[in-house]
Amino acid sequence: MKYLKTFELIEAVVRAGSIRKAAEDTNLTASALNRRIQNFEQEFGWPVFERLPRGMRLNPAGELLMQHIRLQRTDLARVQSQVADLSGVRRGHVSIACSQALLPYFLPEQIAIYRRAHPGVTFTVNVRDRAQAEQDLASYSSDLALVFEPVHLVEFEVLCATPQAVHAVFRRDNALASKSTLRLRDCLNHKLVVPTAPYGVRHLLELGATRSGRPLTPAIETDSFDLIRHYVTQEDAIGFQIPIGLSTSKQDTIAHRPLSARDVPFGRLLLGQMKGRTLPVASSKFGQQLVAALSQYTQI
Amino acid sequence: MKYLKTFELIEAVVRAGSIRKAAEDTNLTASALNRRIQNFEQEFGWPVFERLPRGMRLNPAGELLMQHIRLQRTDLARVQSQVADLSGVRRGHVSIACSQALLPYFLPEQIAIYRRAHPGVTFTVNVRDRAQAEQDLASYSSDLALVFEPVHLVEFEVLCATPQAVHAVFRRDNALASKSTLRLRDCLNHKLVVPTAPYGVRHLLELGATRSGRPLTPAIETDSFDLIRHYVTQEDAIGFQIPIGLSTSKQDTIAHRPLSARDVPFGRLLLGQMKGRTLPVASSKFGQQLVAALSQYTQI
DNA sequence: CTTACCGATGCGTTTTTCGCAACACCTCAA
DNA sequence: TTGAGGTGTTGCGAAAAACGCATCGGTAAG
Repeated sequence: MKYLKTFELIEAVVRAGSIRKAAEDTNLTASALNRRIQNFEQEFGWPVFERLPRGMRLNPAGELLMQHIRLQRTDLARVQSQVADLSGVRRGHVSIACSQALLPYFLPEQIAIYRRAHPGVTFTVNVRDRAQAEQDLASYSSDLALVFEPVHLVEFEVLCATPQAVHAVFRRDNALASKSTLRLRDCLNHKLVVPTAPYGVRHLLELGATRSGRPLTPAIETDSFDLIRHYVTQEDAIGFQIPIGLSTSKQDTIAHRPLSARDVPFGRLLLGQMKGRTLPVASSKFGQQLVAALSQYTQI
Repeated sequence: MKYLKTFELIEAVVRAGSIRKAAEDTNLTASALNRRIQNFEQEFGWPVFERLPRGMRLNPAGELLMQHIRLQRTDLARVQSQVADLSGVRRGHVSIACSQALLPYFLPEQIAIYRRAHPGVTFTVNVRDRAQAEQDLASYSSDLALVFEPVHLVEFEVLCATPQAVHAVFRRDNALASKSTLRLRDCLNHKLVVPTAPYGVRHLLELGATRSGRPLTPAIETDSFDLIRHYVTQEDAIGFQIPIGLSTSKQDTIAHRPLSARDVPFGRLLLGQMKGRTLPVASSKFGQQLVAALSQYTQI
C-alpha cells in the first residue's frame, strides 16, 4: 500500500534508530527519508521524534502515533480479509500467541483442519507466557491468545474458557497407572518434575501442596513442557501437565491421570482476543473453530 | 493530511455519485481523479466502486472500506487530540448528538463552562432523535450522545444515566401551580400539548394514561419542544417535558411541576458513546464534565 | 437519431519526490 | 587538542509521479 508508505518509513526509523540506517533498509537516501519525516511532522502538527546526537528516538507524541499506525494497519488487514471473504476466496493470515501445552497435539490438529478447508490461509504461532501473550494482543502482533489462566489485562476479552485439571504424567509401568484419579499425596513421595514458577500448573500445585501441609520438593524444575514429558520416560519420576498437551493414545509409553479436584483446583484454559477489536475474517473463523473444539474438549 | 488525500477523494466520489462531479468539488480533473481511484483499487486488491452508466456507486467491498476510512480518520483525530493535551495546549473538537431538551439551558451552560477553561476547543451540536443519535455514534460522526431512553443499539456504552420525571408545563397563573407534585388525572382534563410518538416523554405519558384507563387526547402534537414551552403561554394548556429542558427561574411566565411517579414512571437521560471507542481528549474530558453535572442534576 | 452524461485513456506539461554532495553538530579516542 | 566517524539537515539538478487537455466508447433518455 503506497499511501501508507510514510508510516512504513517512520516504523523503519523507529526500528533502525537513525535515519541513515533506516535509509539503507528502505532503499532510500538519508536526505529523502529525512524530508519525508519532516514533512509528516509538519502535517501532523508536532514533532514525532526527538533528535539525539546518536540518532532518532520517538517522543511521547510519537508513541501515541505508533499506536495509531498499528491500529490502522491491522484494521486495513481486517477490511481486506472481510472483502476477500465476501468475494468467496477465504484468504488471510492468523497469528496466535499460545502456551507451550498447545503445541504438541491440539494446535497442529486444529490448524490442519482449518487449512484443509481453507488452504489460502496462513498461520503464525508464537509461544508466549501469559504476560507476553497479553502484550501481543495489545500491540496487535497477535490476533488470538490461548493461555492458561489467570489473565490480568483488562483488555483481554475471553472468547472461551475450558476447565483443565492438572494431570500427573509417568511411565506406563508405574503403579499409579492402575488408578483412574490420583490424590496429591500419592505423588509427593515420588521424584517430581514440575514447571517453573511463572506457569499456571506450578501455581496450582503449590496451592494444593500448601493446603495439604506438605512442601513441594521438585527434583527437576524446567520451563519446557517437552522436557517434562520426555524425562519421565528416562527416570521413574512424575511430571505434571494439563491434558490438552498430552496424548490420548493408550499405546504411548507414558500415562497420565488427573489429580483429584479435592487436592488441586482446576485451572482454566482461556482463548481470548483484544477487547473490542474486530478480527480479520480468517482469525475470527479460526477462533470460532477453536471455541467449538475446546468446548468438546472439556477433559478433566 | 496529505497522505490520506486518496481517502478524501474516495469520499468525494461517494458523495457526488460520479467522478466528474466529484472532480469539480475537489478542484481536480476527471481524468486525474479517475486514475487515483483506479490506482487505489489496484493496490487495495479489489474494485471499490461499481461502474454504472450514470456514475459510480460503492460495492460491498467499498462499504467495508468506508468503515475503515471513518475509523482511521477519527483515530487520527484522537491521537492528535491526545498529543495536544500532553503538550499542554488543550485543543480539539467535541461533537455531540443530543435531544432537543438539552438545547435551551443545559448544553449551552455546560459548553460555556468548558470553553471558559479551554477556549481552544470547538463544538458541534447536532439535534437528533434517539435512533439518529445512535447512528451518529456508529458512523463516528458524533463523539457523544445525550438522549432520553431507551436506547436499542448494543454498541451504545452508557456513561451516565440520570433519572428524569416527566414535568407538566403551564402558565404560572394556572391553579395547578399551587401543588408541588401533580397527578396525571389532574392534567388529563386540560388541553394538552404533547410531543409526537417517537419521543420518550410521549411514550411515558401513554404508559401512564393506559395505566389509568383514560385516553390521552392531545390538542396539539408537535416534534418541537420549543413550541410546547411557548404555546402554553398563549392558551391555558398543559405541556409536558423533562425538567432539564426547563428554566428553574421563579420569575418565568411559565411554571412546571413533576408528575407523580405513581402515575408516570421516570425516564432516564443517557449520556453515551460508541462502545469500546477511545475518545479524543477534549470529548472525553467534556464527557466527564457532563457526568459530574448530570449526577448533580438528579432533579425529579 | 440526437443529445447528454458517464468512465477510460493517450500524451504533453506541471508538480512532487529523490539522489548527490556539502554542511554543521556531537561524541569518542588518540 | 585534534581528527575520525557518527548524526541530522539543506541546496540543487535529475528522475518520477501526478495532473490537465482532448478524445474515445458506451449507455440512457428525449
